[in-house]
Amino acid sequence: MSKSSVNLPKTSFSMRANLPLKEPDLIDYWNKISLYKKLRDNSKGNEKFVLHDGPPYANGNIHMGTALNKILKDIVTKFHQMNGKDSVYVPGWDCHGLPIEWKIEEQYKKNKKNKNDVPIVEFRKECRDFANKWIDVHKKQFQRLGVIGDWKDYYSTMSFKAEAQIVRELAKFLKEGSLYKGYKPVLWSTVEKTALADAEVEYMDHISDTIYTSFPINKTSNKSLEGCEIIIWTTTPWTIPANKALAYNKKISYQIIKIEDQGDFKNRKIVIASDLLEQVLKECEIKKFEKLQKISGKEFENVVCIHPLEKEGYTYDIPMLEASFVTTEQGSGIVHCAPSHGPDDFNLCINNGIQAVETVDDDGKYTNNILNYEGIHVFKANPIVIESLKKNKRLLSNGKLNHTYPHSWRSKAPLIHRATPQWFISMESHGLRKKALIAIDKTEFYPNKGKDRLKSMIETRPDWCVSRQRVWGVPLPIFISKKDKKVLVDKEVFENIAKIFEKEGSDCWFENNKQKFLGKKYNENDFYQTTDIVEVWFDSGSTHSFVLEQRDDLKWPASLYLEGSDQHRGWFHSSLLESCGTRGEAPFEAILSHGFVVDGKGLKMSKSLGNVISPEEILKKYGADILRIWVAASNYAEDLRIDHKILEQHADAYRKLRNTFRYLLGNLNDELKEIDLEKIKFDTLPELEQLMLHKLYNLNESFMKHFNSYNIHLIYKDLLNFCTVDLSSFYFDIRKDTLYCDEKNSKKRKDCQLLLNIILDSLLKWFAPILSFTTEEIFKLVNKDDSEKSIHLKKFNKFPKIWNNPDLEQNWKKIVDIRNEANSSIEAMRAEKIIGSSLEANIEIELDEETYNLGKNYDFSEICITSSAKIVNTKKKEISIKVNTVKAEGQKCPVCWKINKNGCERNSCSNKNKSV
RNA sequence: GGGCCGGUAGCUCAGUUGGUUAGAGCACACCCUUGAUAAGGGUGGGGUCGAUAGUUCGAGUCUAUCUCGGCCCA
Repeated sequence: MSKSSVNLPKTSFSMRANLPLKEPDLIDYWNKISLYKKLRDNSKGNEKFVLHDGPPYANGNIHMGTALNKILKDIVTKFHQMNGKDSVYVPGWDCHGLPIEWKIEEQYKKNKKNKNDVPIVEFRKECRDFANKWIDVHKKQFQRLGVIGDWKDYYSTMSFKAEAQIVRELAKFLKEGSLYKGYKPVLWSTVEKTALADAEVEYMDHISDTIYTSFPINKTSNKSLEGCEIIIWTTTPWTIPANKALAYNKKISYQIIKIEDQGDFKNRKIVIASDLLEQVLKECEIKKFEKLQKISGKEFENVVCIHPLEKEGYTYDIPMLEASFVTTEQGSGIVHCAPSHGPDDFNLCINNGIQAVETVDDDGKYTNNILNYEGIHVFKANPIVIESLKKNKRLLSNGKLNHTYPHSWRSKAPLIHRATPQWFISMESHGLRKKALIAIDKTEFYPNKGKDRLKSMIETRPDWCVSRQRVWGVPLPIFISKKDKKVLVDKEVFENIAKIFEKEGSDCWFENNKQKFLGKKYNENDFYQTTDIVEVWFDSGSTHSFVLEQRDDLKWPASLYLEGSDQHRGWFHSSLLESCGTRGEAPFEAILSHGFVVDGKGLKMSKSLGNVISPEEILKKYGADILRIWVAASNYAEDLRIDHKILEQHADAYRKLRNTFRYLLGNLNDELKEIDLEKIKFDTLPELEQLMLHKLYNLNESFMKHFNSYNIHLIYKDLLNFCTVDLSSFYFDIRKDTLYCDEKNSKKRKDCQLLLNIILDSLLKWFAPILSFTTEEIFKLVNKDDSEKSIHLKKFNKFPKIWNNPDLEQNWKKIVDIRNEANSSIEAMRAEKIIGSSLEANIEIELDEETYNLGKNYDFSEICITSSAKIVNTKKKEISIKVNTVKAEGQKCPVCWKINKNGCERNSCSNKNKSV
């Protein structure tokens, strides 16, 4: 029998995908037809959906985390676009900041160039070029992932427009008065007279003076603590004059003892953590003592102490504060706090309303804020402090300790934590914290847990330090009056600076031309100009102001911010604060946060573990669509695992999907028609086709439900299951007989092809946001004439309500039960080698009364793909399905391969001719 | 060290207010097919739900502790 008498599938859609080779061509195609512009033109006037891009740092190749983020953004953007919105995506980059400065400095070192010999303006230009170079690299890498966006007109935080707007934003805080000058400790070298960044610090051995000193309790509601003294231990005695508080841990238990040895402390009661008592007794050589009460750390709440140098004029209160950083690893279990000389101290104090002040100057000498010590260098102060404590009978013991200590990598000199002048945005002065918390309540979070995470951070965070003593960033537009040391707050000057930046960029701030910025109203000789730059989180926190607000194609607030969960501390956080401070509201309506990429075992990727996998590697081996499937299939609410095994699994799923498309295309001979779904004559279709329409309708319902809650992995799961369960092993398998063997233009075959057409069209659209390349490949194949089209310009189908048919589904559940029963029965015969193909079987189905009355309307030889099927009514009341299989006898029809004693109607000459 | 989040089959994921024998797809094994063919179909095996203790008539689900992992902070 010639194959030409059956209608076998025919398609030019290859089974093998060859994605790494094919995908770049599709990217060229999208560029050629200006897809992004077409999308905008096509959806003009539609409601806008704006996913505002959190700018990645323009430095280094992209990694899996960036790839995940961009693909997720692209999937979400495309969903909204196909759902009828004007879904605009403008990518952006974060450009200022320390990492780029370092890269340039590194290059200097290589070339034996000294940074200090290079004018700041020139240095900044090199930073700018460096960032630009990486923006170009990123752009290519992101596009390779299939991301559609405004790649021509992207935004960057270093554009002149951005730099000018950042100045305007800062000016709003300055005008309001919430941006104030304060002090904050940084690691400082008194030799180089400069602050050092973490990477410039070397930890080396150092011998420090150590002291145990006492702070007498002044106010307490606990009787046993009355008359006691708190003992603290420190390796920096010179910070005692700067002490403002004591820190304890409420989880630690403490012991009161009475010292009975001869000496200054005879008959005095001291408090030490129970776990450290033995060690302190030893180091302080306390031999005779009496153990008094044990108390819990909780008892220190609201306790106030006296400064050990009280008699020398240090008469202020020393409150005791609760802090989790206090441990019993060393010392006494209570830590002395000098907010100007330690980050822990600083944070604890500022959270309790104790501001740091300038205690030490650039050279390392005490300022006039430190009584009796002004002008003394801190490195020479230890013996003086120790002597003073001794004189005041507050020194329990002193000694030396060899430990690792931070040093400058250049001078190798020991560093100190020193409070330096910094600029802060107050969380309280103008109600910023309150505004931000209200804004969080009005924001939708996906997943919901992000809300509490951001909220708890805003609730507890200290004032926002926005200044940095660096050069690659937007200058703080601050002039300070030489006369009264006040900040110059003048709308005209701020706007003048912004205008100049808009024209020339902010580099000119460092050109030593104060008058240019001050204008005619002020004299440059009356002011200091700050050289601080604004920290980069303020830059990126302001993107909403120079991107969302200023572009006509966007809107404020954004519909969605979508970033990794670390951005609760980062971009979500800074954008919220910046916007609430300047506009009283969040710049976003919703926040979607995703987890981190980890390896197959759930461990983070690291070079040392050797479990790093790069996007480049995946693109080369599998292609972007496989990576996109990985994104779509993973639950981003938690960490996302990836390794080659997982990718291989998704590649398998891809092959299944590709073959589903191939079957559809083959049986439609690569023709896809535009069909008005409302006009389909539903009632005239066979029940199986009606059932498939019902399934499409319901799949769409769940698709929309999951889409509205951004549960993309559930969408993907539903789609994949539909393809494998409902199509491949059910509908496609059953309808092969009709498609291949029925007369070419028979109604039944045409009806089936109508369904295939609808299914193909629906699947292409549903999958387009995920399988952006493959769906486009198919779309181009079925739209050969129109070279200007793209699947991404399409909208999702709307399915007629009439397709929803739960009764039909109920009936078919029972039909499928019978089919499953038949399959088991056939399998038993197959195992006994009596039959092979199911077409070698004749089946007899015994059904109870009720099931029989339903089943008698169906042809089970068609549904179960057997040569014949007979159903028998057992007249039973309870549900029962039994299938008996016997080997079919007779001749195999060369057309439909069914076996029949009397020959097959499909093998008649007349029919044969019709089929051709 | 602190805060938050998580651990369900080899993998990716479901699992309602606690309620039958914990589900799906993939992978795997075996069989069939050779007209979706580097495809397709069928059948089947596989889980002490991270561990322990508790609350309860009943726990994957609630509570506590521990453990492993992730993010943030220190």
